[in-house]
Amino acid sequence: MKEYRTEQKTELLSYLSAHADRAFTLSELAKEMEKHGVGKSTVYRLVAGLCESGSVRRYAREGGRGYTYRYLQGHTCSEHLHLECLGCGRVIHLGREQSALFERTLRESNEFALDDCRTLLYGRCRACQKGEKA
Amino acid sequence: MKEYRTEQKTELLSYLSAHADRAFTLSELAKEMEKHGVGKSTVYRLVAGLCESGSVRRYAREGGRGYTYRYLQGHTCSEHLHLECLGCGRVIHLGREQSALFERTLRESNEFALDDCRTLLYGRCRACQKGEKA
DNA sequence: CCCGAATTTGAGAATTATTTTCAATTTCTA
DNA sequence: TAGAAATTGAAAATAATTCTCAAATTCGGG
Repeated sequence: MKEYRTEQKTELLSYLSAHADRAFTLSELAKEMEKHGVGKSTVYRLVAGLCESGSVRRYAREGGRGYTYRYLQGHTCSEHLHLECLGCGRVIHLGREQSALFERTLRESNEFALDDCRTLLYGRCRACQKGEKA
Repeated sequence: MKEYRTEQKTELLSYLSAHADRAFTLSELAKEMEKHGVGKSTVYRLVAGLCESGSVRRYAREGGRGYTYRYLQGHTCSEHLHLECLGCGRVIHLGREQSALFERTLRESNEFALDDCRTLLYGRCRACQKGEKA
């Protein structure tokens, strides 16, 4: 099945690029994209595709319905781990060597092959550790 | 607000204990529990509570709707990381020292405070690496 | 440049998951 | 055992996601 390039795909990708690393909900995104002339069904369909291809990742959302998605700027994101701050939601891209170290450790001691793409490490960034001592 | 012990809570906990570490969907669980005389709303409510208290964790499900939940046998699960095999779904409890090592590394090099409870590492266990070379 | 086959879109309907509501039931303390 | 407080569950309400299919779009070849 050949793949056609369409106005809507371009529009969506451009929007995502402009908001890389930021979390979003499909319904939010759909609402937003409708202003740019892309229909709901299409947004859902396209994002599902991007999930498959790996440039968008889906995560469980803290409480409440629906999921959280993230567009991880194409490049080399499949080659390193990501940290997400539970405070501010920011994503930190972990260094390649460090990611590799984690991977190696798990492989050696647990015979477990870590999947960088599916894994997201949660915690708190420096700023948020200070702010919310709770 | 005081907490009452009820037949339904007991029933649910007992069921979860008997199926610890196994992933489930709320609708599945609800259906199952209905056979044990616990209503849907109650299941949803109770599991939400257990999520708050930390003994049940919620994760995004691979494709499709709904979430995946997991009851992590009370004990010391808050003190170590977990690995989930994308092949068989099994959960591996990582050693305490090893978890601590990861935590330390992230803290020292990224000033990031890892949250063991929220984090789940995805990958493939040994058996599944062999089986599905795909 | 235009045609036609293949792909893609989107409006709305259909599903499904989850939450809410509230009267009836149960728990527990005195 | 009475009564206040918490809990339950059936059904309704809400919300997220998927489906359907006719109309529109894409793109390669003539």
